[in-house]
Amino acid sequence: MERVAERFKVLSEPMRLKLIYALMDGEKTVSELVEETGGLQANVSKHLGMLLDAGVVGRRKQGLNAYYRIVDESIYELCDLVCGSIRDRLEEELRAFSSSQGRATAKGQQ
Amino acid sequence: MERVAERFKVLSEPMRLKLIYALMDGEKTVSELVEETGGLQANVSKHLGMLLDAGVVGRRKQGLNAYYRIVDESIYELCDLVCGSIRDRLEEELRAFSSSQGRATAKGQQ
DNA sequence: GCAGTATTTTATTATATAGAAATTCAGCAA
DNA sequence: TTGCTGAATTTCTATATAATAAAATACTGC
Repeated sequence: MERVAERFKVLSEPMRLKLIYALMDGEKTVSELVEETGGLQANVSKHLGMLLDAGVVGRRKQGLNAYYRIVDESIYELCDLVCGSIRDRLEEELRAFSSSQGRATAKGQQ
Repeated sequence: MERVAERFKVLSEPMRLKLIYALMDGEKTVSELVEETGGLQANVSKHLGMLLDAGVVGRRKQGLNAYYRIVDESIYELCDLVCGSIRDRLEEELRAFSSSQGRATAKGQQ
């Protein structure tokens, strides 16, 4: 249980999600990720370190650079599922709002 | 992005996961969940409130009791995915450990 | 040794949790 | 109605955790 919670916690930080999304189109260096996300280098490095510990990303060092890439493929499905769930929820809210609007402004509508 | 992070954060707490798992075999009251998880009533109620806000569970009040149930079906898949990912990771570690043991104790093995 | 990348450390701030106490709410009985 | 009881929720406080930003430290290649 602790492990599962830990796993979700790694994904519960916007900056880390940004990094994951940025890595979805291939391997990148820390500098590239710093530029793409707008974070400080130290923080980006720290978040990448956490993702590495969690086994979500892998690292390859070459010359002055560190290249990060996604290694846990389940990330894609996880994000898809959550996005779908959020979409469903918003659609539901929209439907509820619309029908209440309908009642208020054109009360014939059932 | 914030929304996705928020979604994962809801699932990043062991007590909330316990509650979700407890609800997987059907609707239960707060008292039942308190007993099953061993938490304080106030805390269980608070966590259930968060899950309710997040749209993960639903609530039905009847008499003195509040009955909670899972309403976001994607939870099942999410948990399966994470568990699978954790299992993969552990198997990988085990393999790496075993082969290093092999090298150390019976170094003929390549 | 110097310059460019990356990581680690430190301090501050913000957020979230557990636990205790107080409050609300529904049902029941005097 | 009034008060009481059980169930759930909310509020409050202390503690712990985690994020940011800044500074210091490593590592690599020239």
